[in-house]
Amino acid sequence: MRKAPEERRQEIVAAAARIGLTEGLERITLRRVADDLGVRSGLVGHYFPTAEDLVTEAFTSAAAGELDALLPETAGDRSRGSAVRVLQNFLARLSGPVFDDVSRLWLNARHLSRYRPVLNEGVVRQELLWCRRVEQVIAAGVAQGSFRCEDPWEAAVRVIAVLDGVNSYTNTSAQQRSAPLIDMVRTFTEAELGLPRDALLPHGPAADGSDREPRPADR
Amino acid sequence: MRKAPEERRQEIVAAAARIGLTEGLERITLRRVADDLGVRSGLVGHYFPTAEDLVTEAFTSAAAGELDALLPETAGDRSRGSAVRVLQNFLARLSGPVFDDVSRLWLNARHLSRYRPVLNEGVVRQELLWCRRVEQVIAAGVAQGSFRCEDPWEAAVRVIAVLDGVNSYTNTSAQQRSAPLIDMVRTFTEAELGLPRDALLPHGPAADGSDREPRPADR
DNA sequence: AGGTCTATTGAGCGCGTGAACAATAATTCT
DNA sequence: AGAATTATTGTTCACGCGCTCAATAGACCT
Repeated sequence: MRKAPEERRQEIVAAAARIGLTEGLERITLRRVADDLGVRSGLVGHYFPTAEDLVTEAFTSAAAGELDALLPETAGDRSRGSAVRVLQNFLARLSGPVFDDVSRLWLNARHLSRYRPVLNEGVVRQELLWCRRVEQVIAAGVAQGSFRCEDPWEAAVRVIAVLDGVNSYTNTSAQQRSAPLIDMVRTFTEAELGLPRDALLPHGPAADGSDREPRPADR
Repeated sequence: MRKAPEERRQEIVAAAARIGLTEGLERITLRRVADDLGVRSGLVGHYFPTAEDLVTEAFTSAAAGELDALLPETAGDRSRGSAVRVLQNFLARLSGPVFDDVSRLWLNARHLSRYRPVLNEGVVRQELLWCRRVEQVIAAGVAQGSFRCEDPWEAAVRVIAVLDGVNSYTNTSAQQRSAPLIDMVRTFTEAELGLPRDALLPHGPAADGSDREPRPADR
């Protein structure tokens, strides 16, 4: 039962992140995490003297992990493939229902940040990290001659803003809005980067535009 | 001290709405509202046997009141002025810091809806109401020949989505994103409605395009 | 083997919450 | 005027929360 401090700590954060991602950050309590791990709540309190620190670390772990899955750190590196393909994959993954939990998590974290300054700091850091990662991909695409874009940073911020807007309704009226919003992030990104329509469709045209796949227009 | 039931009920909802708008919906508790009104918590519980109903009604009151202030019900009526002017005023009011509380409220409500089914229903109703109100203005503008737009409903949903996206960061990194986002809602709306650049600037060009006011381009 | 360190326990405190309910006082009806 | 109604009070309950802390027990070192 007794484990090395570092291992136990990671175990606690992992359990907390799982709870935060699937059930909400306010469900991360000392007792709840302890129960999931089969230990006493006092132990969790031993590793995280203030609960807010645990919540913050749990969110950071979940958000950073998801970003790495969506846009690996080396995604901007041109040796890993064209920026167009990277964005295609990125946008494709956003549509899946698995991303709903992530949307909920961001909504959760952004609201909870209103009351929790430590969490607030962590959320801001992750928000900027996500934008910066997208910015790198856009900058790489501009360098490759695939995108036309004055300011990659501003484009990235705007694309993420549309993404967050579309995902605002996961808990509420997502169903009623699906038709107008289903392709909005991709369409907006294409316009922002000076790309032809449907250029960012998954498995659509690559940088050379060779394998174009027809699709009905959505607007 | 003793008041007519209807009056007392409205008083309670008004107090709860004020708390929800300024301090957050989870600060609406029986005791808190009772304290603000100088009564006992049992009384509030008498009017709202379950607290969730009070929170829901408080949110509904605040959201509906704000919508009426932003886009009066008759805004779509062409007798009240051009749709262009109505949208100009609407967009102008969104920029003010007074709207920050409203953004926070929406964020709050959308997250809390994850756990509270009754609130969820109320939030969905308000979300659709806001979209429908914008849709009416757009439809009026199309009828006036001011806008070019295939589907007013879809356009409204998309405009509101961008609005919600931009306002997602009021609690967190709003400061760091201000530059790329400051005019994004207006710019997107102009594009969505087939309007020339800056056509929706406050006190900008009316439908006839007579009183155009120069402004530096923002993109 | 004995001693030291510390991960882990177990129990408890104070707080704020939603909810319940009998008692009370003001209003209204007959 | 008297009775019925009900708005309002005052109190209490059980719950889950973060947090504290002395006691325990497992691991490592000499």
